[in-house]
Amino acid sequence: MKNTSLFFLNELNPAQRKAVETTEGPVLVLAGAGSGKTRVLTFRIAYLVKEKKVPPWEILAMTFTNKAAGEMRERVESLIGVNAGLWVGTFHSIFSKILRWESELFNYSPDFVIYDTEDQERLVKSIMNDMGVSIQQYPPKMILSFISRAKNNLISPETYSSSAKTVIEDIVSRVYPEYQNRLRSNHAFDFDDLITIPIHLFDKYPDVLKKYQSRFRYVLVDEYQDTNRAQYMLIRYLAKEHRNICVVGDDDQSIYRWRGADIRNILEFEKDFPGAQVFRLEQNYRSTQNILTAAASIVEKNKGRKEKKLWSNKEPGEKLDLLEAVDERHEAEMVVEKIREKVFKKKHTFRDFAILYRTNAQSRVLEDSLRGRRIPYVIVGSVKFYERKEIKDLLAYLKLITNPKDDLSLKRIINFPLRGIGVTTFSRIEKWAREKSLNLFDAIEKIEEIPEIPVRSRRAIDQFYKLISKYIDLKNKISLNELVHTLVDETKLLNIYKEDNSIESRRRADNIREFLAAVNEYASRNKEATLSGFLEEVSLITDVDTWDDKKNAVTLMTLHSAKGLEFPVVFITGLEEGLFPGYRSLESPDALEEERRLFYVGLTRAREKVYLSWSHRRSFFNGENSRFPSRFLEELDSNVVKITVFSPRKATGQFRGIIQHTPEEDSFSPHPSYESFSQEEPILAPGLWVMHQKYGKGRIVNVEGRGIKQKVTVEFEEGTQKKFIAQYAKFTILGENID
DNA sequence: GGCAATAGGCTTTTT
DNA sequence: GCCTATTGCC
Repeated sequence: MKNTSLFFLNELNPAQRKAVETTEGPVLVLAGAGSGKTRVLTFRIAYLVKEKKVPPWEILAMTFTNKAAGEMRERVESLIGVNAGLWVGTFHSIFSKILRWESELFNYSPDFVIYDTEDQERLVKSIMNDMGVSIQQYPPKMILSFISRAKNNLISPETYSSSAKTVIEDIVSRVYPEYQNRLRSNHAFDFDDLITIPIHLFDKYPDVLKKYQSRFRYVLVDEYQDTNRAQYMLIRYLAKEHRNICVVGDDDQSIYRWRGADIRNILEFEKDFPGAQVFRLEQNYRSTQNILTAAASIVEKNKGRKEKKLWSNKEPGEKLDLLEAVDERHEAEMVVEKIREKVFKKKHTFRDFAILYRTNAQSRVLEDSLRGRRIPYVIVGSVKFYERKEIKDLLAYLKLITNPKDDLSLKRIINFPLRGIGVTTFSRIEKWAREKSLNLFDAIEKIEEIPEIPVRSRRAIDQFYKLISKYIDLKNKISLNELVHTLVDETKLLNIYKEDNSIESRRRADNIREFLAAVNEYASRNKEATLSGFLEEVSLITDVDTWDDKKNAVTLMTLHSAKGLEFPVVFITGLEEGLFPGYRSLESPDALEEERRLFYVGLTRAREKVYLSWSHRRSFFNGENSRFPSRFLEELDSNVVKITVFSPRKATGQFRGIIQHTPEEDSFSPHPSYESFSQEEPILAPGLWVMHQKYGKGRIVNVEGRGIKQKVTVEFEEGTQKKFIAQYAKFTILGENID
């Protein structure tokens, strides 16, 4: 040990230590799940500062979530001392700061606002309306996803229009430029801009790029497998000069391909950065052997991954339990029962459990069961706090006050709370503003000049203008806290919900109070709290960030949100074909591989125990249907899974539809446990009589395909033939002969 | 312009 | 089945 202050190096294994000590040149750390990735990152930063005497402000570390950034900062600071001036944050928060400093270069106010997905959709919608494009025929969401994809691939509006081929691309090519124009005139950025605008900036101003290149001599990127093309470009730019780039990731945990994450970034790192050193962290410190075996048996099925073998010197531990439920209520009850059991035995406390699911919609039933048993729980995600209507209304006021050019926010609140400014009046203002190329706020200042506005409305608009102006003036004179509180009082944003006594209104009032508390908290945390600083934080926050892991409660969240976390006991629910893997991925091998990685991520969150569950029936918004167990259950190494025998709570209700286990086309042998099932369940074959909910009695005349894609043709008594997808068809099997 | 009734979308994952 | 946005009526 050269230096006593570097005691922490002794806590590392040889591979980790190499990854920490190789500070110069490009480094790729392939860090398997639970292999001490965060530890390597934090120690590496500490090592740079303590041993290599690198000033902390020359180190840039980028993470995926604010929570990860916060934890990293905390851990590094405990090693090297607080307030060191480190650059740690998400891509979006780091570059939004940089954009604020450089805002002059692109004629933006440093107080620009950030639009979230809902804002983006509103904007696209209003553009389409103005252009006379049918939003029924072309959902704004879809148009937006095209625009977003283009942006992330760094395709400009001009380039886009020259390559547009299909009808939809043609529409996008017209909407996209106008969308960018309006963002610009509103002094707003969307999430994609926070990454792509810096790239354009660096392209255009080499000296600006130079400035940041020399400022950030060491660049570290966490969760590298989830970076997209644009983020990759940004990293490349920053690292071009000094080449001290260290990326840490695990291709097996890449689960954001759908959002543009480009797995090539990790698979081709060595090609992109010649001379890169690669370190593999393969010792897992988190999970028991059985959990690792199970996880490996899943991810092994994927092609196109970097070969690696996770190992652990932990004991085998318990096998995974597979719970089989009649319906989703039953599934939830089984999960809750397991938790009660474990807590009762005093082996665990509530915070040791995580219940994971593929889609947020699955949380409801679980919540009901937990509430029913008085088990404390916290739910991450679902209806996001900062996306609630009442919060977004209040935010729109605050956004307009920081940035009066934000037309979208103005539009949202000009008549909320109701002040008698209707659509007709508003569209007249809009039209006039467009003719004069003014922002709406500047237009309503001159409300007297706008024709055809009734006196009543004129007065209301004038009052609204004065209200906002007053707060624009106040924002630098009084504290953030005072500002927001006074605003909420004056606009009655809280009172309108207080007056009404419905559950809904009470919830909204509570949310606004919670928001006020958040402002308070922000103000006490930041000495120089500003409105735009607060808004930025709010815009870039995610629900995992606000998740309180200290609270003694069971955690519910999606598999995606669980990435990077760990729990002693993990439940993975809804393991059914069409749900997990999701129905949208069934057709595409690539998407299926991503689902498999998602399952892998879920499994490797657990330290000691994993419960898997699936249900024979599940209701969706359009009714109820029968389910097949997920193919992932078949793929699991059966030596490490224990089956909890199917035990209906009460007398088994009649199954509608078909319950049958058919192995997929490939020749995997069915999991032994299902055999008991397949014997019970009738196999569909021509000649069988069925009773359909809607069409009555009929006879199967043809069966095509197998498994979940199976289609059945049925001839009904009136002689009509109908073709069904077996898994969704609502009929019961009557048998071969009926009397 | 305001309100109640109705239609229509949603259930993949999020910075 | 739930939530929001739109529509139609006052």
